[in-house]
Amino acid sequence: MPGHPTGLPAGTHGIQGIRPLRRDAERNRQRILKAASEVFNERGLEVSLDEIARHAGVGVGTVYRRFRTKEELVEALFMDRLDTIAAIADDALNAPDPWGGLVSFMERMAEIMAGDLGLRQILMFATYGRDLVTIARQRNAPLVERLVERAQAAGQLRTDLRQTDIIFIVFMLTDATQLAQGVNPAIWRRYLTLILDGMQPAREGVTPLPVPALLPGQMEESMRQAAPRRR
Amino acid sequence: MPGHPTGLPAGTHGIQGIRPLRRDAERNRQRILKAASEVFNERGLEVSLDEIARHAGVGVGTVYRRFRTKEELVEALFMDRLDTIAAIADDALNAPDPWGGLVSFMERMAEIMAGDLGLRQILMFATYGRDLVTIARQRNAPLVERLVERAQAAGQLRTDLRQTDIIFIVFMLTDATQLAQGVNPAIWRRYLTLILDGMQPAREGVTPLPVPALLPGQMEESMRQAAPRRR
Amino acid sequence: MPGHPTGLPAGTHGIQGIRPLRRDAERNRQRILKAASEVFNERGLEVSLDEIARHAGVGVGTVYRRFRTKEELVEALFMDRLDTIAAIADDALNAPDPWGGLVSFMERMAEIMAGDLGLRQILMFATYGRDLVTIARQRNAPLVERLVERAQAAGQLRTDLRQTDIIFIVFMLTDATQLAQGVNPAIWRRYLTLILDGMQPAREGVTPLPVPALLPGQMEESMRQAAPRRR
Amino acid sequence: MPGHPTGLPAGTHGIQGIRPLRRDAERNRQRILKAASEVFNERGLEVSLDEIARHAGVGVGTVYRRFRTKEELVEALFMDRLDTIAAIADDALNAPDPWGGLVSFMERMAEIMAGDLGLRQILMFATYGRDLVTIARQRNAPLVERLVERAQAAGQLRTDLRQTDIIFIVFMLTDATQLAQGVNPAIWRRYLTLILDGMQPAREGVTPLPVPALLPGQMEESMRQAAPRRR
DNA sequence: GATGAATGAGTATTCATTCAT
DNA sequence: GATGAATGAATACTCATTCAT
Repeated sequence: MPGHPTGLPAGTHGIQGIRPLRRDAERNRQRILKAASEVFNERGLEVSLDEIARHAGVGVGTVYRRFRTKEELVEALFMDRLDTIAAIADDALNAPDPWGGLVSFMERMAEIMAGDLGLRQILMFATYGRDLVTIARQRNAPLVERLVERAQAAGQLRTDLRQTDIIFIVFMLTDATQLAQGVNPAIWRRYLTLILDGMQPAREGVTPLPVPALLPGQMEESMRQAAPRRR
Repeated sequence: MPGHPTGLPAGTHGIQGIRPLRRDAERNRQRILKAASEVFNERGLEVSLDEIARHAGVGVGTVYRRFRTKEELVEALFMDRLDTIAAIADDALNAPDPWGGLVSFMERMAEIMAGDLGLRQILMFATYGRDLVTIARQRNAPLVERLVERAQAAGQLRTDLRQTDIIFIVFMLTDATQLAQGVNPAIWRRYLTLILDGMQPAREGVTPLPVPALLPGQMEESMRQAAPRRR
Repeated sequence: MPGHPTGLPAGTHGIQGIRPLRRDAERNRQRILKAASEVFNERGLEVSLDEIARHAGVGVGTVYRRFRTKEELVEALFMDRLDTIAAIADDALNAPDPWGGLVSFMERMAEIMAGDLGLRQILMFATYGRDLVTIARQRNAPLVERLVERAQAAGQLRTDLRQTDIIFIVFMLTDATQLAQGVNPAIWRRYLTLILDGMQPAREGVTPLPVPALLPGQMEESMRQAAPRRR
Repeated sequence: MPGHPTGLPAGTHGIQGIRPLRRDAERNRQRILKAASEVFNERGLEVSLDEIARHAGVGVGTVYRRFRTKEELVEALFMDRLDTIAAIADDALNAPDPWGGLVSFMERMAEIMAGDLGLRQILMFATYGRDLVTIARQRNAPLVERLVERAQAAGQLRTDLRQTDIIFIVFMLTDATQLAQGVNPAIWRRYLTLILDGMQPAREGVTPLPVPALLPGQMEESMRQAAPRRR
């Protein structure tokens, strides 16, 4: 089934069990995920599960029946996105033009992250789901690496850029959006344009990049350090 | 008056009262600010005031005598930075080369923000100090505006960049750092390089910027919307 | 009907209804009782009914269909023991030697209580099943009374001991075990030996018992007072 | 100051800090300890701190200011008793008659434990304060050991009794009380009488004790095993 | 009848803020 | 003025019990 990388029906992969939930349970599970997504995206991961439950129109107990801890809920949400992200990378690798593929990857990534405070908090602060972010990284890093290499081989991308740079750039772009949410949610496109310009292969007058890129292993290490304690 | 851009004695501007504090009170105020700066920077704005008080070697009561709420303390800290920022902008305006001035502004801004988790939390999430960011903007916007205009007048900067873009770019750069803290704290320099490249005045093959820049007023408006509630 | 002292089919006496359950229902009832017994004995009465249900391989709903509340389940378990206890008393009464009968009653009682945390919690803390302990008393008191009188009539037991004392002594013995569980589960035998020695009929130098024994009615009254509230 | 073994003013030893509390704080500390003592004794250690706070007439926050966790509160209460217990053992060792000393130790121990459900729960279940119970044991065991040896040397106590037996016997006695609380709180005196009789040095017709006593080390080991999980 | 989903009051604990000393 | 004690609402999580499937 192209387009759904895990090949499993939604809501049944990852941490949750194997067999499908009862219809009513699945309905509530979806309501909770939807509510959590909305509330987290709008107000960040600090909102209480009581509030999420209220937003979903269920009792807290129900939330805890589906997700053993707050972390598990956050991770479930994140898993959903992971599939999307993997699909985006796949599509980009299948694009006929390497540069076009890379650009489309960055654009679509920025698009899904731009509106999503919760997702960015997970990725940047790793308050929850640290392990999952690591998994995500390991899953996607090779895909992005190939995107980069393909474009470099085609002479369309400066050779001193690395896979970790692409990730950072997407993060940077979507954080700008954070500030501009509700006024101009696509403001990141301005800066993507600037950056794409700077990503062109070396030509007259281009400054070499001053500090080395992060190695993939360093990225994980730094996440591990950065995560703040939770209550 | 070189060195003190606001023209007021330290610790007496902004929200705090008008007349100078007694000597010992002022000493405590400084100790608290120093402690708050250290602790916030390292562990973020979530740390409790009890902890800040302990770190400062005073009682919580004293903290509350100097700062009516946690928010006020956070804002006071931010005001301190504002002076620094204003000084940076002043220096940049006095640079002989307009482009050099602009670049130095961006670099020095990124430098002070890169290591400062607390400051970035204020600026990006506006959990506290929403009003102050507005004040900051109003105070610094004209300076940055002049930096931009000067560079454009000298033919050194694309004409479709605006003052708000400069601010966004600095934010973007330092958030990348967030992730890489402790591994490569100057990683932002890579991306500044790329971006500066893209900021060159229009030439063959440059893509026009796709969406309009934020107007200064829109920036304030968006902050007002974005701020999450606090406890 | 030898071996079943109440003269009723299993699982149908006491609080539960009068008519026998359907075969499968009865099977589930037994599975639940078995699971509850195991889990309570090992970990005390605090374990949740969810856990008991899981251990029994049924849903919680089924537990609640068979037992209206957690208390009722606990009580049913206790009733099961009551049959055993009644049988022990019967056997003791049929022993040829009155003293031997009494001693064997105390030993066998201590044996079944020693390993059973749940049962002791019921009897000592009466968190659950207060009424049942009353029932138990009423049922067994006359049997124990006869055991005592028989031994006293034979001149084998001091005359100032009463039926309630025998009960207390058994309780005392098995609580010592609580502490020594897993190291020396039969430690109570040491103290039973001491006590049996003191239970000999009056002879030179024996101290009279200082406070009156509890009357049977007082025992019930005191349980009623002692029981703590539950969730 | 004879009679206060630690030589520190009440409420200042152990886990709490060194310097005396402010007067109001100390007053509240005492109120909380008193309330906790009353409520725990009456209803066991399961009562919530909210309830204790209500009973003490303070907010929960105040309880948590004085005692960092529920466990710490329970332990503080227990520490108070420890002093008393040590004093009892001291007194008993100073008694002119070895047997009289031993008996008085057992009586006074039973007296303070008899009315105190909370204390017994700590000692028997070690739900909280397990480490403290170990400390208590280590502190008191040698004293009790000397009591036993003194009485045996004087030919007043059977030689197969050990220090751990004395402890067990006190526990046994006071658990009987649990059941009879409110009706006849001194019922344990009946059974102490019986047992003291059995503790006399060997004479005609005395049965040897059937299983070995616990070694001191085994007592600790078994406590460590027995402790139930807390929420 | 059986299942397990849903509920919400209850638990230990934290923290911004107020107030007595 | 400074101190730190007191407050209570809020948070993540549990569990006896009810109810839809």
